Amino acid sequence: MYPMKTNTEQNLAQQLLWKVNGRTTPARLGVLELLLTAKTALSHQELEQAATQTGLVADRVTLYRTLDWLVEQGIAHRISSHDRTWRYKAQAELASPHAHFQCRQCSQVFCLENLQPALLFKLPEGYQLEDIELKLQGICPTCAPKNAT
Amino acid sequence: MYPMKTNTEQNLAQQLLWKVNGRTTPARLGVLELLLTAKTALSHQELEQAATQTGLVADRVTLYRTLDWLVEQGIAHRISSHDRTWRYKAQAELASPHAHFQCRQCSQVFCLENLQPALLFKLPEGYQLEDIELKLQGICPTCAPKNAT
DNA sequence: TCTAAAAATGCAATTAAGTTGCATTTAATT
DNA sequence: AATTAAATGCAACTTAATTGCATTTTTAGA
Repeated sequence: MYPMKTNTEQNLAQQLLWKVNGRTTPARLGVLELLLTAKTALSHQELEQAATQTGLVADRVTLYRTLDWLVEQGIAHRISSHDRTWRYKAQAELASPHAHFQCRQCSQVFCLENLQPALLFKLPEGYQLEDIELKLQGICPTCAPKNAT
Repeated sequence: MYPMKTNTEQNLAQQLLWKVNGRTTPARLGVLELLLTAKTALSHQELEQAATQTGLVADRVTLYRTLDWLVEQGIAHRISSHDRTWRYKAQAELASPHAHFQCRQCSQVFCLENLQPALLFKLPEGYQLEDIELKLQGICPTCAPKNAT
């Protein structure tokens, strides 16, 4: 058994909550842990399934509010999926901006943390830039081979 | 009176429909004309209001289907708004990729046609890129002065 | 020009994401 | 342990978007 990783992630979640002076609740700890360990960004549905099965959250609304709060605090970030829902992810370091890749086939969203949208363009006069959202779309490595047959 | 511009836009709409071998219907012509003349990308709501008032479309569903079709044909393009709805816009030349700017305050979406997301990064192994979505967020020129007081 | 077939439209009903208000419970502080 | 502000649970609601089907319209061919 390797409970080590789980413990680490849990500690990390706890540390992040402390860092933003947020109350430690089972819902927040659990959801944040899910967002930290997941390989891809998770949809509300996926999170709900995971969180209600394990008894972390009893209600959809709580999950919505927890996620909103995590994003607000800068602990998690959310990406707009092409099916007009959101997907959520968290990293060890507090949300540094990076690009995302969404697969047209499986709809998974991958964080491309090495791909930081650089400011190599000039905005027209008068626009005040606050945030950049760079989303790439195509086929992910898992789906690509299947197509090639 | 200058009906000239309207005529031009109408002709352009018709020409675009022909170009993709699409049937010419009042709904398509009218909606496309709206999307061509608008300064910013239009929400479904804004379009619905405009299109039903002028009698172009009698039903929301038709508008949904018309917009889907226009996007499918590459005549119009849609941008995901931060309120998890879509906004639509059309250009004279068939949808060349460009960046968008959405104002945090008024929610308007502007097409930055001169700002083409260049491929100056390298995707991780295995990802097949098909589309780039570059969305900037902040305050637009119209809203900026109001804040400054 | 008239007609047939395919495509587009309108209408009613439904799905699904997300929100709001309020009563109850819980985490942190004393 | 008691207090209090914040978080949770529950029920009801809002709104965007979709589906199925009957009707109408466009287009192409006789």
